[in-house]
Amino acid sequence: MSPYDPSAFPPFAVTVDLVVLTVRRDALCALVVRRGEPPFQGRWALPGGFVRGDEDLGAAAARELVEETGLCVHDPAAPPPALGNGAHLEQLATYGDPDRDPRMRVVSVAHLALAPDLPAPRAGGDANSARWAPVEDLLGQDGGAEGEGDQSGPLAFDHARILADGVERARSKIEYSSLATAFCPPEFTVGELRRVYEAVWGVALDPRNFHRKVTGTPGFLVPAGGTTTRQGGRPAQLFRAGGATLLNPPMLRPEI
Amino acid sequence: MSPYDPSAFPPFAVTVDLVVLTVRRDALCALVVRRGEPPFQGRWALPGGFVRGDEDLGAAAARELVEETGLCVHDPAAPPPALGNGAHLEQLATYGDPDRDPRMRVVSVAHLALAPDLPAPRAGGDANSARWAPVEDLLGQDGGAEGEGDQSGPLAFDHARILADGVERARSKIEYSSLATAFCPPEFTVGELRRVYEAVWGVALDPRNFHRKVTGTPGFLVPAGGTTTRQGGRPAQLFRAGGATLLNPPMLRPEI
DNA sequence: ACAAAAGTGTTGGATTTACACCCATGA
DNA sequence: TCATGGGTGTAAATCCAACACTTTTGT
Repeated sequence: MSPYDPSAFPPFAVTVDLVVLTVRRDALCALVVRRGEPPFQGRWALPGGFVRGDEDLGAAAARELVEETGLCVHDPAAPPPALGNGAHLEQLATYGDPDRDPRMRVVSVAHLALAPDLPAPRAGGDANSARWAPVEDLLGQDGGAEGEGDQSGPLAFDHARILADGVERARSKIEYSSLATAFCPPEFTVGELRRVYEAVWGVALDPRNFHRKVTGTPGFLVPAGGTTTRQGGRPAQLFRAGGATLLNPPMLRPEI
Repeated sequence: MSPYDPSAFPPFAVTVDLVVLTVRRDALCALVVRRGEPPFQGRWALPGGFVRGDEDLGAAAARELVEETGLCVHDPAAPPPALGNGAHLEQLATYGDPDRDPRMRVVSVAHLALAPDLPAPRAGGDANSARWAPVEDLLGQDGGAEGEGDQSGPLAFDHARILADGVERARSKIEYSSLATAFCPPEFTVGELRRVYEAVWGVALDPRNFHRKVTGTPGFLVPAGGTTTRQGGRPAQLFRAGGATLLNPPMLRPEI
């Protein structure tokens, strides 16, 4: 058969699923929504939805992100690093196991979004509730969601794997790119940025060496002018994300 | 509308496209096939085809790879690093611009394969010919394919962008992983591995420091026992790829 | 003997780490 | 005054680039 015979290809549904990460109370958290209908009714899932007939994949992801969080992406069509106070959004990977959705053949193009700490998420679409959950709770050895009075079980579909892939991507990307600033408000201190690294990597970093490193990496941070004492202690300089997207030299994640 | 109403989603065709890279005559080359039918008839394109109705994405990519090159992937379902003399295959990215195929809405899940230098490619499927072309020629500033008496123009569809993404991925992944060995035969010398790095990065590396670095990185190479003089000069030890997939410390790509 | 490629040794400079120490604020 | 986080200085350990030099083959 000719591979381009229009009658010869099986039809697929194509969706986008979102791994939206933020740092709240020194923990890496992901946005999850509760499913209101079968399958997996009552279980937590990643936000997502169908790609429309005339819509690009990145545009569909940006649309879902706005619907779920109100977050704007600065330029959905532009290359990855969206700067400023909008979220960062990039394609993560595509999941297409024939059995991943029991109803039909669905291929999901997962996207990764990094956002600063937000007010409460707003539920939308078919979800009857939404919340930020620590990824540690969602990805426990036995599939997560236990231990806080939440009996809803592990994430729906193959979303635990998608979330794990997104978390791993975020962990490695903040090593060699300036993406960690996407977790910060428009103006932030070196200490706040350090706490982002510590939360995402789950390690403790030396504040003195971190400060030297991050202020010495060209293009990573630019002084915003003021200071703040919102963390207590001596006032800290405020910075904004600089123009650099690739860090040279990279931040070094401690071994083990 | 409910996003899960089965009648509410638009149908898509889903394909896999392959960026198959190898190193031939000290140049990074990609496998391209000539299109036998419109659109883009007569132009070079990446190999690829439709995903079958009951087939996983990785399985479809592995199937196309065998059809086009005869290369086997050691375990299509296993995580990325396939060792030994088979090819490495991993998902690259998904391309779904509504206008990328003039006939219908096609979402293509591109995969990246790295292979050792092979005999002549064998044409298959709808391609009436196939060849290895230096990526430099395929990705010239004006879209490539000129300069060697080939008037077929730039790559079909958005394949130039897919190829560029695949090359960029390969260039960065050999930095921090042992993937460069996927370009080598089962047994190879340090010099042959160095020429892989030089071809992929397009730089010259110091043979002495490279040797020390690569033999000193734990798990990268294991001695295979023999020696060879196939490169001339003093006999060189033969090595096999070691078990390590992540290199620590990474190989350093020279700046600019 | 010579060319060519494989390896080893050494050295100076850069980077990283660990930690002593000082600074500026709120309570 | 003390606790708290912000920031600088410095010395030891480590890593890396550059290159002199030796080894082992083919011609």
